Amino acid sequence: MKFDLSQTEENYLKAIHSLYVVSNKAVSTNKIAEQLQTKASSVTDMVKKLADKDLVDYVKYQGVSLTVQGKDIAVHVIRKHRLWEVFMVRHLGFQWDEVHEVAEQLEHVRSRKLIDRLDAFLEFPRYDPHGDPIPDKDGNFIKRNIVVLSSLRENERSKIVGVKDSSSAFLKYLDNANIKLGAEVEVLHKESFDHSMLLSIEGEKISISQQISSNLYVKQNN
Amino acid sequence: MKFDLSQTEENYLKAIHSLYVVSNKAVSTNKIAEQLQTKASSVTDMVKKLADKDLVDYVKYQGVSLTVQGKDIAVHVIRKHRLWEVFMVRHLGFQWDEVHEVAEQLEHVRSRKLIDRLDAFLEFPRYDPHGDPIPDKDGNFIKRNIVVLSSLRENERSKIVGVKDSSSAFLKYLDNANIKLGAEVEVLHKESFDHSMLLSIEGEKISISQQISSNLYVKQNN
DNA sequence: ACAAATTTTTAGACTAGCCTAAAAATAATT
DNA sequence: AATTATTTTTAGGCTAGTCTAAAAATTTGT
Repeated sequence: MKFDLSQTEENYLKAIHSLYVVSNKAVSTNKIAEQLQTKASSVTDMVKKLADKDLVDYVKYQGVSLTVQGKDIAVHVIRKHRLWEVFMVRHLGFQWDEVHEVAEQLEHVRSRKLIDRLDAFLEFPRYDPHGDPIPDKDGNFIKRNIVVLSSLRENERSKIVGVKDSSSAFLKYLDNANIKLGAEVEVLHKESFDHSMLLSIEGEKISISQQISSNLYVKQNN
Repeated sequence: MKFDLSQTEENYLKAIHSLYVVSNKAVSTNKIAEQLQTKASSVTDMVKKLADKDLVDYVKYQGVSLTVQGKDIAVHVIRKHRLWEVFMVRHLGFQWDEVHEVAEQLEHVRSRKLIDRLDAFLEFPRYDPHGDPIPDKDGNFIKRNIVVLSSLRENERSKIVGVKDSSSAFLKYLDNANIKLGAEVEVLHKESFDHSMLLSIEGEKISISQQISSNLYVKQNN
């Protein structure tokens, strides 16, 4: 069965997906409302509609999860979002902190052919400008063994591979602090008082707050 | 004053614009309804709303025309539509008959920067794949001296520069008949009975119905 | 010029998506 | 285990955009 979902419906599926992958359990109405900047009562309404369409499993008071079909759609929207981001940065000269909002619009353009051709035009990129993996046309993700930088212990070494928060403010902070995707990082010291970290990034020493270190994804060496 | 119009509102402005440029007088509710595949009563409602926003001039029972502001918006939407079409044909390998529907979606993506960068990426194209001129960032069109092929007289020569109907069916017909933009055409004979025309296109002889000749734009030689 | 045909507008109703306020269910605390 | 606090759902209402059916205005035809 082929659906034509509204942008709103797609946004709900995307939100449920992204909340599910971090908690790995049924997502609460409140969390969805928070994510989408709306009210829990609106979420209840929409979730019922999505359940009628077999895109989510929903048990009253027990939270929501995506069906296989719902997940397919969510992943496809994510694919579109990330491919457009690559296009904007690589070919239109956008900065990595400028692309998210526009991609939020472009991700809802419906044309299988368009997005598969765009994918080919970009030569099948595997990551977007924020280090997030791009699903292929069948919805397959690259599974990465990544952790947040804040979870590393002293003297451990790693490489920065992505950001959790894609807000313009955070990305600009990273630019200013000269923290780039791909940079090698060593944890020199962890401050137990405020959980700030002293790092060595590509030879340079820098101290970052937990707020920052918990929003940076890294891949540990070895 | 800056507006954020809905896609529906933008589509109404576009429809009014395109009907206005052919008739050069206030557009009737019925015509708009026909163009947008909706009902006249819906058009009345929307037109009132657009008038409240000073995007159209509207006098009950007397039709609608665009204000300067309304025209600016309509033209900007057309600009986006045509630039995306160029992108799809030039870089994504689409055929000219495949791009219209997708462009109908892309034209509503709101980002001044995106479209100006796309324009630059495409090296400021002046015409879209159907021969329609692309407004520049200030909304300036190239004004062309064009007429429909059906208006030519016997023995007159001209060049095909555009299509009036951008439907996939019509464009496929042209492809099959080997009628291309830029082709030189001579009217060999006009049949007064059914208004069909015998043409010589790039040396080849072909007969076309009035249905066809009235949907082809040409620029006369000299 | 005036009746008939057509076009346009109004009135009232529907759906999608959102809201607030109150009720119901679940979770936490003692 | 009972009370309190929190979360979730229900009930009812709002706006944007659409529709049908009926009323009003305009145009057409003789």
